[in-house]
Amino acid sequence: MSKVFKALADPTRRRVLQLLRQRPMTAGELSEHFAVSKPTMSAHFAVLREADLIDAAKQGTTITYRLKLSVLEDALLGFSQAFGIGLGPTGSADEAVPELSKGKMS
Amino acid sequence: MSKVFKALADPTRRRVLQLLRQRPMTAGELSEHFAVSKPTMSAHFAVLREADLIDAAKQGTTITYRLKLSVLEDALLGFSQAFGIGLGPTGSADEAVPELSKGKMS
DNA sequence: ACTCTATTTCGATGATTAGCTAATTATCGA
DNA sequence: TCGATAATTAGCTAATCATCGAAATAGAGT
Repeated sequence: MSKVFKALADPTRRRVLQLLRQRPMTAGELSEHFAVSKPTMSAHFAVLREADLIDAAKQGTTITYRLKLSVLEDALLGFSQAFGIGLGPTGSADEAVPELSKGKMS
Repeated sequence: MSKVFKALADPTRRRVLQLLRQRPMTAGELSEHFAVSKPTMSAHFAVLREADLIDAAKQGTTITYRLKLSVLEDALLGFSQAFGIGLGPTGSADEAVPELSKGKMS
């Protein structure tokens, strides 16, 4: 949970996710969109991988990254629902607010 | 945007928001729920204030913090919608994905 | 004026982060 | 096998962050 938000806290990483929303792309292809060095981009990819937000597939010399939308979805929706906002998949606006889950919020 | 996610990236701050979801509380009252020093808590409050997620109201010697739910809501919903998830206020699941807003994502 | 109490600001410390260049690994094609 | 290409790891610096104890600020009550 912290890892997801930490990953999302950086504008470069958010833009990477945005780009991947359209289609999977290789590391190099993604890097072309940014004014930072390849190693720096590689580090960003590692953070996103660590947060399980992207998925890496090696094909020959290239590595293709793909957005794991469901993970992002679950994280955001789960958090939103804990706050009674976000209108999750089940619905309508003013249902009973579930008691805050004391345990799993670290 | 970055400030919101950065604020959300810390478990202590997320729990502060959770606590404030129920009722406004004073700085001291909030601090009692955590095993860190008052100055540290004060710093956390400052981050949340900076992200505009909470609102401070001084009454005498105490300061009461209140959750700005609409700001959290807007940030999360806005971001979610940029990814076609989150099913914002307008609704149904499979509407046309709006072209990603190139400008405002930094 | 003095003294509690509540909270923040100050100054320091250790950990983490984003960035770079240089070096390394791995794969492909000639 | 050699050289080129894609990407990572290694090693570094500068900046930011979470944390603390001590000091400063500010109101309330005596």
